[in-house]
Amino acid sequence: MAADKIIVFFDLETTGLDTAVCDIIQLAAVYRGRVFNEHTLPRRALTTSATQVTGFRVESDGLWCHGDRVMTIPLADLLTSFLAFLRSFRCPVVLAAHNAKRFDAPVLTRVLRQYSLLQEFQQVVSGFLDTFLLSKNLYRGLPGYSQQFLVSYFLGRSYNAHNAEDDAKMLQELYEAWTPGEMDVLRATFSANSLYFY
DNA sequence: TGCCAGGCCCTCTTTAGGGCCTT
Repeated sequence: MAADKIIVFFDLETTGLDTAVCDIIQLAAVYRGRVFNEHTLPRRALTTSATQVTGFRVESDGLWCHGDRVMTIPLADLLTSFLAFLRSFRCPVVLAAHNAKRFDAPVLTRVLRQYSLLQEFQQVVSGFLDTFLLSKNLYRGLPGYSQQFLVSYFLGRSYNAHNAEDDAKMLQELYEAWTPGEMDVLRATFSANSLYFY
């Protein structure tokens, strides 16, 4: 990966942990001061644990989060808007997320494929960077590698975890604090073309 | 009733199993 590669940090909030079937509720991405943040109404019910963790709830009149009404857009519009956001950079970019390999990347690419947008996505995204793998490679022997723990450990801060925008912003701050070498980043990066599809 | 995610990583391993990370 070139040292000047643009790394866009992103996060998903979904209806559950099963990457084969869960629906996206929120997609947020940040690059320096630029922010993408959209919500969509899921078709699938949230699992009990997802409701507890994220605070999202679907009612007859729409999406709510911790008692606040949340504006939503159709999933197709969310995806095309996200592609337009990515296209606004010097493409292709790298998309970074915590546990991207096992969660965010499989979910995102599955949904993009369902909307026949995967090929377009692969034109603007060269690969995924998994900051969970990166942190384990960089710092052996830590008592944990969850994003909340890492933020507390390296930045000395607590934050609003499970809000995708806050998670993406915190991940960017973590990465900037780590200043990993090019080889470290390469070891934790995988191609957008190498993902398994459902 | 019984099911309930799944794959990488580590080690008390390899003829295996449990912890971790994401929602």
